[in-house]
Amino acid sequence: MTVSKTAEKSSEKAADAAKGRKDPAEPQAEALQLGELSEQLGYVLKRAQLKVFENFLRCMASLQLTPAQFSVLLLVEKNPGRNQTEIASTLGILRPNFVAMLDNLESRDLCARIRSTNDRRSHILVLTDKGKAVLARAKKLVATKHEARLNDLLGQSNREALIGMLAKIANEF
Amino acid sequence: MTVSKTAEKSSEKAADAAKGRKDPAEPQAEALQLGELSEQLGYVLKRAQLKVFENFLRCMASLQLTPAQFSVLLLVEKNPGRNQTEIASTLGILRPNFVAMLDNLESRDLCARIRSTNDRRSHILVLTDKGKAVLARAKKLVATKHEARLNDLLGQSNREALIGMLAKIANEF
DNA sequence: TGATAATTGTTATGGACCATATCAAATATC
DNA sequence: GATATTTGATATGGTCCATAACAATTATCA
Repeated sequence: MTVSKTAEKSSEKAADAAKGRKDPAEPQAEALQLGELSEQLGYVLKRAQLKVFENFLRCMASLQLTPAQFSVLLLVEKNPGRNQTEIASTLGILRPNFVAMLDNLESRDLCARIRSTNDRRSHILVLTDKGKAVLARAKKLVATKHEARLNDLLGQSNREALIGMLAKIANEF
Repeated sequence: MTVSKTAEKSSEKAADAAKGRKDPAEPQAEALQLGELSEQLGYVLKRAQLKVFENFLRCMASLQLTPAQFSVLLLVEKNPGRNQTEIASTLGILRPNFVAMLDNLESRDLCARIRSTNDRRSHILVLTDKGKAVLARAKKLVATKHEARLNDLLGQSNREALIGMLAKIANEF
């Protein structure tokens, strides 16, 4: 079920083959049969996820935000006053790995760690003014260039159904 | 949008919170608000993918096959006589990374590399008898323990719709 | 034909992400 | 007040992904 992240070099040929074109010049080996693979949940799920992340990164190139960073900013904005452990764990990020991530966001002045006065072990996370501004722009880019693409592709109701089913799988599978 | 692979330690608490239970003993900080995150395609897609792969690995524990390895065996079975480059590229695996993967499968006597007589640079890939037998058992496990779970969760028609939409995203996004 | 370019499998290597163990400081527990 | 737990952090190893480079072989073409 593995799929790499690289844009495949053979994409043009694959596209031609998919559309039934034939290059009369080159003999050109026939395309492989995917067979049952195209019905495998994990396979198609992984391929879709890679494509979506790839598109996300393109849409956010101007803001230099990865999906992971975007999710952190969103969650910190929605939950002010929480510490690193709480934010990390609800995103499924392990605390040790969250440190470098925050170092990055903090060095770019998008968020800040504040020593809690209640519990001086904790670092309360907040968005800086720049962080709020960047997140606002990020939301618009995601909505107009990224999520909108799903509507174009599937239609509004199918899009909602898809998100719902994926959420169900994420929570109950 | 990041989600780690570890089964979260807080899963019991999260489950309790989701069902509205309250532990009267501990004060217990309130659960965080996911907010717009739960509507983000990438976020829900990634979480679903991790859950599905996790379940896949559990189902295949007796055969010790990863999703990637399963996909290779499936594709080699469906496309006999193809070389490493062809198999790897249609799975989106880069040739250098495919070498160790094949070393593994070959050391377990699941598949074999055969020097092509037409082009002595190429290694033709074939399944061994053991490889065919293992793949047959793997298919049954996947069908009964893995894919069947989707039907239980979503129903037959929704399951087909989901696969179709994911394939569309994978191909056209 | 023979020189040059391209392809195949491979190795080496670095980056990104994920997971575990461990630590000091602070807090909780008893 | 002694012990255990929690928080952020560091170190470290594993896996996966990506690029460069190489020898052997084949294709190209002057």
